[in-house]
Amino acid sequence: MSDLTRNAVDVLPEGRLAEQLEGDKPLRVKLGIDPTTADIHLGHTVVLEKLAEFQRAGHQVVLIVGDFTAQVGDPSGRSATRPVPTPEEIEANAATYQEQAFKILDREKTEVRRNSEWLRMEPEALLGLLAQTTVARLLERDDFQKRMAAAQPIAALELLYPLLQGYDSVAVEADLELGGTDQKFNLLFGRDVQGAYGQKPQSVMTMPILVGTDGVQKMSKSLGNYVGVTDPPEEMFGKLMSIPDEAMAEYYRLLLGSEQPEGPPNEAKRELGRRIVARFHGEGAGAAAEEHFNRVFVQRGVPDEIPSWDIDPYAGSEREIILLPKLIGSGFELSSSEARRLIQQGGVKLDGETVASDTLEIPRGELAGKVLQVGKRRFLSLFDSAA
RNA sequence: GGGGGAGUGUCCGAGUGGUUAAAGGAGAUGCGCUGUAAACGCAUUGGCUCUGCCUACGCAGGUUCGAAUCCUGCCUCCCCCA
Repeated sequence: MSDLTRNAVDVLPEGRLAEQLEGDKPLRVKLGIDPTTADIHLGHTVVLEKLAEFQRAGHQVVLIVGDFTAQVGDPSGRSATRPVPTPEEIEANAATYQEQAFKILDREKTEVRRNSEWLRMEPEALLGLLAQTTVARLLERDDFQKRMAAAQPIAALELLYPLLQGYDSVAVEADLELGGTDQKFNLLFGRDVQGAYGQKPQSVMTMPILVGTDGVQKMSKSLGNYVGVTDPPEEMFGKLMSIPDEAMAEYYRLLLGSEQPEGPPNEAKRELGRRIVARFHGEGAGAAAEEHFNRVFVQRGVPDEIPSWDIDPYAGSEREIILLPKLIGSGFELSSSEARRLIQQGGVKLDGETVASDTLEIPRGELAGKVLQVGKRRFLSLFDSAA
């Protein structure tokens, strides 16, 4: 029992979960995720891991893919109305979400539901749902209070969100719902909705929000400070090494369920990276990713697998000269101007040799077979398809 | 329905007829330092066939030698009143 509440911020109402767990029948534990972006990141996994704990303890996990609520937009933690994804995006995301969630949950034991099943309801039924609450009640939430104070808009649609999420709980008869701390209002609101439909209100448990790799803002894809669970091992390790030291203890606690080990921060961070990579890519992947990291970033070497790039299309009119900014621009998805600046700033290397700042053209014979490097971490292996 | 206000570069945000590719900040990127941490320093940050050219301040026109700055219409958004 004590294990199941580890790391939780709120477990409400007080004492209720303990009572529920004393019963002998497994609880129906609900988690809803709206497929608004394509990938699950480590921030999501904090709650998913908690869900998995319940699953291992023999409870029935219900994963709700919010394909309907994604069209509404969860106002949680938002200072502005969320852009709504298209149905196609939602559909695509829903598929990858489930796949990724099963890196953590046991597929066989998980009940997966889409909330469009029950939320695509008759207008009368929707009115019945709306009749269960008041505007004042819906506006209570902190997000809205802040927005109103700042004279920021609140979409009418957003107002409906808690009702819909609450109805999910009714539909699956949840005994307990998990979520991030930013979900507290929605989770608690679900209790009211269940009550209105004659069900016993669920317990709610909130988990901390993981800070992103910048160490400041919450981990989020749109902020670009996330580590995706499907990131390649090297990238995952690299991103984890780049988190601020201050964020490390939290990563240990929330992602690995342990304390940060004593010793030099650098060592602790490497261990963090190894363990997390190993979790998502299998034993051995962690150590391999670290080796890659050592070679490329510590020893400033070259990774063993780098994409190759054909220099032929960038030859000048005489076909003996390569226009370097063009080549770099295309190869690394930069504009020629950006590439030009990088050269000027000494950020471009060929086989480890910094390219002189005034170099704009290079004889093509001097390029094939060499490694072109931009900045510290971007590489291309050049070849000449016309040679 | 009435009244008021706003739309500027990745974001925030100056600028209200003339060195304005557009202040300042953030972010990002490069170099240095380094543990791909933090902190710090320097630099860059529209595009291109680059001593020049093109595009740019919601959209479309107009006034002017000259406009992001003035006028007209349109679009979008916000606030207040009802």
